[in-house]
Amino acid sequence: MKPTIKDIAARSGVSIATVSRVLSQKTGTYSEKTQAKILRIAKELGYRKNTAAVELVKKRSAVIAVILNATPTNFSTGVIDGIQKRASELGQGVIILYAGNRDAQMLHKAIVTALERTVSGILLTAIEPDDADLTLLKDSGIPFCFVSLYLNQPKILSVSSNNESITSQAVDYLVEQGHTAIALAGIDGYHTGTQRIAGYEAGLKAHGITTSCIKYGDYSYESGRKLLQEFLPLKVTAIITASDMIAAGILNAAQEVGIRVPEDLSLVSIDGTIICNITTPDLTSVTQDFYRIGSRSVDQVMGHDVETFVPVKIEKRGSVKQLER
Amino acid sequence: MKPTIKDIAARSGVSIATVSRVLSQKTGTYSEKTQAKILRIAKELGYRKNTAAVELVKKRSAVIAVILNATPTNFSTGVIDGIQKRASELGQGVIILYAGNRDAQMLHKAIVTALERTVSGILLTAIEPDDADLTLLKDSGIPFCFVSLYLNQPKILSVSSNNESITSQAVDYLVEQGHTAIALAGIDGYHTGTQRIAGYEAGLKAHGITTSCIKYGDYSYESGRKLLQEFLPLKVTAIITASDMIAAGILNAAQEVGIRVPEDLSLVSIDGTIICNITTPDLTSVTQDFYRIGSRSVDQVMGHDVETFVPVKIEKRGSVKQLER
DNA sequence: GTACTTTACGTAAACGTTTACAATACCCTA
DNA sequence: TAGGGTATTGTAAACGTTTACGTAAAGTAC
Repeated sequence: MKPTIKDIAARSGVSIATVSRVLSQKTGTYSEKTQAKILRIAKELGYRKNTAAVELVKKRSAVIAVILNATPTNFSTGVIDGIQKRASELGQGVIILYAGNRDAQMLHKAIVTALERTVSGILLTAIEPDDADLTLLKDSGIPFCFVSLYLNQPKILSVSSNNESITSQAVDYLVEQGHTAIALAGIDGYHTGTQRIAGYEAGLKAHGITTSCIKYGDYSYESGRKLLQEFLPLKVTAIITASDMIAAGILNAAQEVGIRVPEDLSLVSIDGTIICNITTPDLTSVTQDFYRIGSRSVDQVMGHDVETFVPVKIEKRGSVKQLER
Repeated sequence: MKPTIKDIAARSGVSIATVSRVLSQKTGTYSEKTQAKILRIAKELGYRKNTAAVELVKKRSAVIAVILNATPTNFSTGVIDGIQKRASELGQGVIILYAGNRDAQMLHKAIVTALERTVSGILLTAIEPDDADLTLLKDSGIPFCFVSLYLNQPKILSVSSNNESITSQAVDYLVEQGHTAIALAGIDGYHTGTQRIAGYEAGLKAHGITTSCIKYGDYSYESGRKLLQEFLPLKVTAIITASDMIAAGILNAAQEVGIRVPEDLSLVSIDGTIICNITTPDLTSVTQDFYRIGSRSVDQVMGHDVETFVPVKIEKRGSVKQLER
């Protein structure tokens, strides 16, 4: 049988209260001598705290729940690293709940699990809940924060890159390089996609460009490959892609049909993960600071007031050609 | 205040025992009428079960803990998908504990967290614990299983590919294609690496090849790039790489110095993730079935006796050249 | 010595469930 | 009607902690 504080108390001749105080380090309430004795006996017995009992009496667990989508893009390790790091600085554990791929049922289950565990905060990364789940979260009294998704609703916490800024910066850069026939590819039809479209169109407008070209997709490599087909009859000179994976798909499919990047087609991808280095040529990207997004989201959900938008930067690699005017 | 079964009991005029029975679906112990009433009231009150209380009295939580390394390789989504799917079939929740990158302290913390939560099983993916942690696990009485790592110790559960088979198959294939100067690159110095070396050397020996060439690394893209430098003075015609990322690194660094793949150098990578499609040329790989590794590991840890080794297969893509003899 | 303060510890209630056991209600049969 | 069974519900203990409150012991000051 697993030893409890009762066993330790019996063995050391003190009450369970004292054992508890020592074990949970309520310093100043016990003598060094008893501390030493209890710690020794606890070790001897191989004692482990029962988290369930602790959480039951404390009514809140020192744990942040991260609900994660199985996105075909791979930004998540950066985000998680950031979350993990900051959470452990704040004395919080982290549990990750997996919500499949836009699977409403799994998502709901994950949210309920988090609520039933009365975690101290919920982080939803790249997740768009339906209204029912959103009210569920709101009514729970547990703070939650969207990560890498900006809902643009009052009083809803969120940490992400500024999607409008991402695409408008990409447009600015491409225009600077002489491009005017610029497409946006692989975007989703939800909040993120909508915001990126807004930034894209604002960017074009600012430069007096009137023709836009938008293709939807799902952030995956395969999606990128398919999208290239749609671009074949079009005469764009540059494409901004919704993810590195989309860019990689377009790039490879293009090369297969003899379109050279960047000579015949320029590509600016959004994300800036290691994928950008793996392709040939390397992908110029609007790079997001996923680590910082993760760490700031922990601050948000723990009630520290920090920035909602984390800055992005353009990293020039090899997939954009400077056009002569 | 969050409602409890007590509140429901009070409102519906039954005892908490009955409420509990309805809510935990002890079918046959309550009437349909009370069930309906209790369910309705529970919904009205926005009741949520308190997991801590449940776990406390049940002494075991219906949760599998997955302890995860931040490997520079990206096989984990496949593994996790498999784990998640199978776990939910078996009515188990999944929590993921992140152990950083070969960070003994974080790993220890993760293991302790899992034990303190008295989970029903612990899955260690791509993790090699030190002796202290291993005894900790053994003494805990909680079943644990290594995933994607084979320790080759009696009575230790494990699900992985057969590392010896991976490299020997790779050697077989390369020899078949006419190669005899075959290197192994990016391997680690621990169990996985050792096993792959064994398979590699056995493979060479089986074909009467006496010269071997082994370079160590850490599975990352950068590590692959560095490794290429070491191969420059050597005259190997083919390299088996420890991961797709290593292969990508070697490939790109090679192309930068004018070595063409596969014309001048053939590459067989281990893993077979999407990375193999992203590089130019595509990487021929020994592909692991990560999804199945994940799902089988759940079976293992839940006490079902399943295979330890999950088969791999060679997928021929574009990075191996057939040599004339 | 008393009176007071501080330190260290003990007692017992509380957290929200589950479940063994006991009790009641109901139905059926003879 | 009694007797027996079954279906449904209630009572109360248990799970392993934390912590408010009380108390004993030890120290301090006069």
